Amino acid sequence: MARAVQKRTLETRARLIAAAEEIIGECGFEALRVEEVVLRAGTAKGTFFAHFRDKDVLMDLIIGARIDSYLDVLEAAQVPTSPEEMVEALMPLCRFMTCERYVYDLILRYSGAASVEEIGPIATTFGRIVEIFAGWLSHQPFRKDISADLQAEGVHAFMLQAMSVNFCALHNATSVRDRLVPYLHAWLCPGQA
Amino acid sequence: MARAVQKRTLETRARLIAAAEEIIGECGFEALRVEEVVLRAGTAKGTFFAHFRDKDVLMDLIIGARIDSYLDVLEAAQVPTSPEEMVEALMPLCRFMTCERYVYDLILRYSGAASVEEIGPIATTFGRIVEIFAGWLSHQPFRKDISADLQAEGVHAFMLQAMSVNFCALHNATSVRDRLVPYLHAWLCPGQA
DNA sequence: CCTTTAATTTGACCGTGGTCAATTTAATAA
DNA sequence: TTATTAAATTGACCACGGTCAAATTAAAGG
Repeated sequence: MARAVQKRTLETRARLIAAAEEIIGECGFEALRVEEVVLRAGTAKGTFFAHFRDKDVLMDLIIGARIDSYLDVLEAAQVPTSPEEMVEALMPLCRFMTCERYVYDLILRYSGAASVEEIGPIATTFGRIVEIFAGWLSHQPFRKDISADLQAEGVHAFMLQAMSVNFCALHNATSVRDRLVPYLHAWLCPGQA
Repeated sequence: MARAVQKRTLETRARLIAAAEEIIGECGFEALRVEEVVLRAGTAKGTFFAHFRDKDVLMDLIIGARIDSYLDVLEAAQVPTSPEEMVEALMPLCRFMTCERYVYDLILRYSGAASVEEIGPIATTFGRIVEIFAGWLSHQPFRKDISADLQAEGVHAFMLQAMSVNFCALHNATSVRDRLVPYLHAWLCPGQA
């Protein structure tokens, strides 16, 4: 029969996560090294991989948690009533997602679940984002010809597009905000100049 | 004064690329190892990195060239006159881009130029894709309220969205084609059920 | 308390991308 | 032809993520 999870296990895991958060706070996400994490956590390298399949899984966890906290704020705030307000509400999340090239790439890579059994934290937040959008749009439908869900998926697609283009040196003179507003206008309010 | 490029250099470079193409043909993109490339090309490992900054730059080159050949076909073909035809025309390119998770991730990562000076092959193809779309849409504008360029950027965003979702185990029951058609209908023909 | 067994931890080791001082090769100058 | 110098090549070496058989620890049974 399977034994209960030991308290020691939870403590080790917590120490590893705390060490990682500490490093990220000091040096950013990209600079995180597994060696440094286990050094600060006071464990062997193998222990890290006994707790997390690979380094990216830990990143998925930490970044997913941060995105979730942004979504908590979005859910608690007032429902936006215009594309401009939507973009304004989304800016903090977009800023975090694009804070490092490494972070954005990892988010994109983990936004789809690798398999049905294991949907990671980031992939879960993507589902949540679209739900939040759909909630907004079902209360205040901009368009009547397509469902709130489809509208929400489109908002999501344009949000990613605006962030992606932001990383392109050719086009990053325009901010994510200024790029996203016309997209959402054209998507949510077609025909209204 | 700078000397001309030696013939030897070009030959070495060609041998490296040919070896890489050979490996990709046999085992796919993800399985490519630099060790194996230099082994087949008959050079030392350092030579590889004297020709390509890193492994991804070579991948950028090879994948960019393949995308370009798909775009050549698109440009030679007839201009599509409906969202369905657009999607149909785009399917070969989408299939290639999503042939391996590794390939799709690399494409996303390289779709924005790292700096103004060095716009890689993949980033260049992304500009070309949007130009082709804009060409289509300026001859046959589906919507009059927004520019062909904006319409083109939207088509691009939805194409990426449809491919990304395809990798998510939760949603990949629907094909890229079936996912993209409603997106483009809603984007290009708003108000027409 | 001791024995057994499952869970956890360990660290030497590996695979692979990438670096760089030293060497070789080829072009130019004398 | 020979000396000089810039370009190209080499391979030992490093960094870092990840593996795994062996050792350790903690819980359950007698």
